[in-house]
Amino acid sequence: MNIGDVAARTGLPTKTIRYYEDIGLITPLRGENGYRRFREADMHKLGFVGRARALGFSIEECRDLLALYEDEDRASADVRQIAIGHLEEIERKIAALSDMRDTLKGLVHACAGDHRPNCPILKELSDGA
Amino acid sequence: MNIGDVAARTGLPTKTIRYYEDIGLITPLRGENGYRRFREADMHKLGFVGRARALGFSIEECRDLLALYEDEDRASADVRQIAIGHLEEIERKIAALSDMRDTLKGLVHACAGDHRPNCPILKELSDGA
DNA sequence: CTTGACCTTCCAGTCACTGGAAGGCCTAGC
DNA sequence: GCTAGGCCTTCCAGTGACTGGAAGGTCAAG
Repeated sequence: MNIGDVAARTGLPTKTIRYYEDIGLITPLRGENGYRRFREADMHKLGFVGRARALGFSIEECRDLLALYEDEDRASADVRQIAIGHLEEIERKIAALSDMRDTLKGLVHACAGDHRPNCPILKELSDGA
Repeated sequence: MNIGDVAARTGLPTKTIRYYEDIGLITPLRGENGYRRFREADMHKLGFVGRARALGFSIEECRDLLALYEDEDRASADVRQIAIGHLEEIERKIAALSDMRDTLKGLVHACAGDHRPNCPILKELSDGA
């Protein structure tokens, strides 16, 4: 299969697929014309990485997860540990964003939003009071 | 004031302050020795940007907010609009992260996390079922 | 006069792509 | 056989917002 078909089937852009080859996540074969030739196993890996990325795992985490997937002697504890670490990272991000949201909401609420210059949002940014 | 003092007072790294000059957020004076010389107004701008960044505003949004701050004839509606746009962006991010968190939590919960290879996390990434 | 803490510029790297240019390949229709 | 256009290839550069590091100038204390 050529890269265009793989892109259509996995939903990943061709650019991204080439990038994943560059960084060694996949190693498709090459035809005589130099075109990449993808096997089912390549497709499967791409799907795996796509789903892991959609869950927010970093590329390096994806690499580790793939390695564990292919290791028949893995301990599920190792997989779980990666997931827990990522989960904690997500919780931290949500907490930080929630703080921003709350502050912003208060400021937006306090701002008249009319033609006059007076603005509590700018005041807060200016003072930090 | 030299950059080191400004860094200590604003809490911003010197690297970041130089970067903000590079991209035109501030324009400190220069002494005869070539050192940057920061006025109170520069400090104030840096504080402003630092707080805006802490609320998650992008550099370009910070630039716009600064411009509005310095425009005596601004309409607070313009400031409010930037804040609302940013607020919506934050809400979107929180929603996306919350989805990831929920899915991940379910998977982590379902995974035994022991020495055995069987793992619902890997299964989900593999199947996408 | 030296030491060490400051300051300067410039270049490269981060992360995960994304865009674009320049050129080769392949298939369909004439 | 020829052309059109739709694939494919590589390589280089840019994104955002810094961050690290090297090479070198400046300044104050001892």
